[in-house]
Amino acid sequence: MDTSIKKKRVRGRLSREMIEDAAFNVIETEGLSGFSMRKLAAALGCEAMSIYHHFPSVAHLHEALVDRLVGSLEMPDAGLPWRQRMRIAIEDFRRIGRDHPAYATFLVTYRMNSPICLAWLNGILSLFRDGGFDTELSARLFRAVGYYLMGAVLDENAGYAKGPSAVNTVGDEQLARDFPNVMAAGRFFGAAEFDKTFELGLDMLLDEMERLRDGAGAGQLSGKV
Amino acid sequence: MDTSIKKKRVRGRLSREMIEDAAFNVIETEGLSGFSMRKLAAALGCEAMSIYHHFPSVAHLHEALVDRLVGSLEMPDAGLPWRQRMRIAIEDFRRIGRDHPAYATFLVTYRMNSPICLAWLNGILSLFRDGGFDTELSARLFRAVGYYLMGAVLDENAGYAKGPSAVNTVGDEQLARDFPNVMAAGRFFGAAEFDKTFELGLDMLLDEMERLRDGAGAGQLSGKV
DNA sequence: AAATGAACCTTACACTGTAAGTTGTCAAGC
DNA sequence: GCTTGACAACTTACAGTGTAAGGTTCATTT
Repeated sequence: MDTSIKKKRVRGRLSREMIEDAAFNVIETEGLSGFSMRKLAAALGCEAMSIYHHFPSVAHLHEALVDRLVGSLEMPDAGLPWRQRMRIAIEDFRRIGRDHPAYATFLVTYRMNSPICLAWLNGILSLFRDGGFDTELSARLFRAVGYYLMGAVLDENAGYAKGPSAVNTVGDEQLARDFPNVMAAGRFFGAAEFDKTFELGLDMLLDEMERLRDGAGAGQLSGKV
Repeated sequence: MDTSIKKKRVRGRLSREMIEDAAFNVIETEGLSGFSMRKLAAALGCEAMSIYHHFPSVAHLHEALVDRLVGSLEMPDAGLPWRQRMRIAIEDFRRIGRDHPAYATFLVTYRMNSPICLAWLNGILSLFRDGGFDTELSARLFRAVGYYLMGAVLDENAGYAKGPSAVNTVGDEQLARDFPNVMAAGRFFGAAEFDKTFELGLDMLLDEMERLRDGAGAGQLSGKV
């Protein structure tokens, strides 16, 4: 005799959106590596295989998650000054990383080939073009700035400040003795310093881009930091 | 009756170094996600659990791998001009990524807290100090340049040029129609363009650092690209 | 009322890292 | 030469993973 309480099976209870919501939740509570279809199912109150009716594989689910994050990005108002537009677009991406810290590693590792991601890339490249750069320089500057942005998102959400991932860690006294520069710099590596550090690097790149566009005008960075 | 051929069990046949070598091999041939203790054991001609005698867990093994890569880095000759020293140190790290492309994702994701990694970080921070920056600016510039470097290593080894990771990919005709900027820029995203793009961004950052140090001198980037 | 098909569940398989226990082999001491 | 002990490698087993295959239930359409 089956004494177990039968879960009421309701058709159409699940939806892609619900599953995505729950997936973000599980990822942020369990961590990216702690995420699994079974845990996701548990969070949804269903069986793992039920999810496969809505997403044919975890890869498809992940793509949907990335698409939702990237799809939420809007291009900055074209009426604003170029530097401000560029800054806003960059900070917007950085923000979706901060909003989903556990997912950030996946986000920056993901190769953006879906239509939604390509649309965003296309818009950003257009923004570079608006800066007055030709195709080649737009592409290279996009890449260079993108490197900086991706590295920052990675570090800010999964980096040094999140604690050690090493197995053989080093205590504070050894740190002070053997690695004094790391010890001293550590004060500026914490989460409270992310914004200021990011702004410094971003301003450096923005300054250089404006300089490149204006044909290497006089230095403009004096006394800024 | 056991008709299987008995593998000769030899004491001391395995060593940490052998295992690390094989691990790099398996990772580069099978990919980072295709790596497993069982495949590593198969490559070594032993059983999975034998590896645990030398490394208590995969985490320990990974730490050893990162340590070996980072530990192979030497600080550039202190007699060279500062800009050249910085460039060499950065390119050296970039090179270990290129030498182990499948491992690059792990490398940039790894939080460097082992003594060997801390020693390297300490040396790099010292290099920034040698540039004439105080503790705070050294720390922030180290981070900013590090962001750029990590993002580059990530893209160059696991990024767009490595093909789609998306499930819903976009064909060339749709790319040309709907995402013309991506299409046009794609020509500069290939592996053959990595060096030139990386140099552009690196020069931008180095220029800005020298400008910061020299108190915003005259522009020097004119006509460089 | 019967048929259809979507939505969900059950079971099963090959894979993972690794804890626990066993066996084979070599070196040292007698 | 024999015994002993330690160590290195192996065997087994378990809980976890993604997901293929097939079964069940139920709202909708006819």
